[in-house]
Amino acid sequence: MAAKNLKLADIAERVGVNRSEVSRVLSGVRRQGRTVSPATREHILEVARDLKYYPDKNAQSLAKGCTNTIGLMMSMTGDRPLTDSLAEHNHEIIGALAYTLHEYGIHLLLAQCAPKHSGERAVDNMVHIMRSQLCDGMVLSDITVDDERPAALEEIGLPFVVIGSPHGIGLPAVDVDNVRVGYEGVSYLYGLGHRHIAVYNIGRNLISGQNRFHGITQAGEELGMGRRLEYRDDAHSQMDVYTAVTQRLNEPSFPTAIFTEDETSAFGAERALRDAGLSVPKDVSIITCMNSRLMRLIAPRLTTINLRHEEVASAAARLLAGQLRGVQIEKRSKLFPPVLEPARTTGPPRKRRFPGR
Amino acid sequence: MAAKNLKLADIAERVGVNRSEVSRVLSGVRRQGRTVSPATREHILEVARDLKYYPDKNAQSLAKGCTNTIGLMMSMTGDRPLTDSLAEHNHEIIGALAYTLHEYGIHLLLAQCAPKHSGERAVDNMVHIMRSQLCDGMVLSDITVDDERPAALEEIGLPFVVIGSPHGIGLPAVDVDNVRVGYEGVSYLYGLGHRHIAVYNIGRNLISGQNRFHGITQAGEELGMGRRLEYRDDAHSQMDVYTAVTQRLNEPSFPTAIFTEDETSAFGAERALRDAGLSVPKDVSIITCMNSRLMRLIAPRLTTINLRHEEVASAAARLLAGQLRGVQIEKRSKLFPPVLEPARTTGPPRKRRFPGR
DNA sequence: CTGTTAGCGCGTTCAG
DNA sequence: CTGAACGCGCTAACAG
Repeated sequence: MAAKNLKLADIAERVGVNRSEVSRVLSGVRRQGRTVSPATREHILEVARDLKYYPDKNAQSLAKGCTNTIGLMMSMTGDRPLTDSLAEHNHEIIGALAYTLHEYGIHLLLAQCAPKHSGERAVDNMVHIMRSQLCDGMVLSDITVDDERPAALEEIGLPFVVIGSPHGIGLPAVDVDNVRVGYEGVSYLYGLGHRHIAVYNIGRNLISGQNRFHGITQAGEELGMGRRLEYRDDAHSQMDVYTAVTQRLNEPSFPTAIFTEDETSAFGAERALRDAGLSVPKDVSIITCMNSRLMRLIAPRLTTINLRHEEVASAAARLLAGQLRGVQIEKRSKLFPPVLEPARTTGPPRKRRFPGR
Repeated sequence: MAAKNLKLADIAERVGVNRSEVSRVLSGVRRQGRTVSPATREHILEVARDLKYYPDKNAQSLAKGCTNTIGLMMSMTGDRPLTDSLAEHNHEIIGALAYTLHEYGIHLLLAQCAPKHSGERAVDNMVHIMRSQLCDGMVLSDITVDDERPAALEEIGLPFVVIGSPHGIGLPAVDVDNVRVGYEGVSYLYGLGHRHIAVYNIGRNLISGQNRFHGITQAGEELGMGRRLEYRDDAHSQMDVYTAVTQRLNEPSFPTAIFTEDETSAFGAERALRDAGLSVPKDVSIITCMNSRLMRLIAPRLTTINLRHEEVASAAARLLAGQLRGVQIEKRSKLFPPVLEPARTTGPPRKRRFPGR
């Protein structure tokens, strides 16, 4: 079994040249002047192909000082970032990253830095990974307001790109424009005629949450909504939102529209409304951010704001890959405008207040 | 910037000992007899901690011959395995794998082997990855009936575990028992009183699909359902199933229950029924396999068969990690019984045939 | 155009 | 218990 992998020397011996010659042919960046004679070149390539030679990546990495791998580091807050249903968007990011990096021949490593034992700090694990030459660059997602990772990466000098709007000058970041997400969500509803809106936003500990908050409040101010724009960012699960909406229903003058952070929340809200005998969008409109592509398949009727996760992740991959390849990137950051996709959970508000209550 | 990483020699010099001594203390497996004096040991540990030394993983891998990384290799058939909505379960697998491997201090590498250019073969890319010393072991998912990967891995001698029921003797495999999935889906409906069932299964090119097929037909035979058990495995997307069910509705004697491969298909079927004026489960019952945990959040009313993706992936990780750590594993394979979770899309069949048609 | 030589940073013998 | 020396497989600088 375990057929011994052959090495550079083996094929060099076979061809009758020196190892360096083989190395030059197989992995050498063609420098100016430095060439190998076509004859031996062909011979080497042929033998390498025949013998099915595969260079040892570890040896290459050690010698070259780079690993041809980039790491994805997700949230450090949840202890199960990938199995946490709140982080569903990470799956889209992983998929698009892997796919795009593959085009560059770069591998994707999932960097887990959650503490294993109590007393262990996530930051330490993170620095450990970054210092261990495991990857040439990092993609950071789920960036929080007080995130320590960018600073650590800059100190170490490891290239990185943040998925999440830039919160410092010059940080390479790619994301959907979350300020616009917030702004457009509110103003779309306003445009439909809604003058009383409830927003259930993601936490402002996240950069994205903070940006959406800015967009939301900005829209509220420009449109003069005042206290008729109700804002919360403490309800995130389906259940939380269900409860929050149900409670709100017991208070007077319920808003005519709801703006949620993701599909799950939207369903929580819709269910609370339905359980209270209200219908969507006749009594209350619902708009939500699109967190999961999968959701669109089963809920095509939801009016959503497309967060373009895949495009964002692809762009992040390209940015980082370009940087590693030495391509000078002009724009270190890129913001995608969100795309509002109207469907059947939004409509004009009811003329009269709904009965009872 | 880019603080130069320190190496073994640096801290050896600082302490005033030889590099080997440091190596022994920091990464040495404590052999019998071979010890380092407690004094220098402490000193070394202290200095290493103070200076924040992190060993170079590439050098370690090269010297030791193992990388402390395992690779996940998904389907080779789709060119975008991770962004393909049909492969949603892969996300659950990734999450659970990353989490469980992290407990062992093992990293997860996403191995992409889809061909980049036409003329490139996925198998070649796969062998390339396996031969390049990128990882110590592999997890294979989306195993097809004629999959070439297990054989290739065995030839190379790389440890691996298959997520998917074993299709050869002795292949290390972990999965939900798909035969039982098929069997229980049908017999549960039968138990409710259904004597005419339509099944929309995953393709039989997949091992899992083949196994489910066996379970389905076995149940059909045991229960004497004959041609009243209608089987198809050519409709997989929501649209496909919608179309298939709609067409079937135009033919006489529609089944009283439907058994689908995943939630998306279930929604396709439900929609077709609703569009035809039928209701679930009054007119037709629906049971589906649970492919995505996320779905349960928004569709708690669906009667599902829990495929236990996370447990399966965790077990796969443990199996492989144990093997790499040299622990002798008794059971190379493990099958989880599926868990049927009744909800509100199943019920007894209607007494009379539904009107019209 | 090609061979020689010296690392890359660490693990692991083997003497002492 | 410790130091010296070699090897992991490959790249790169320097001669020729």
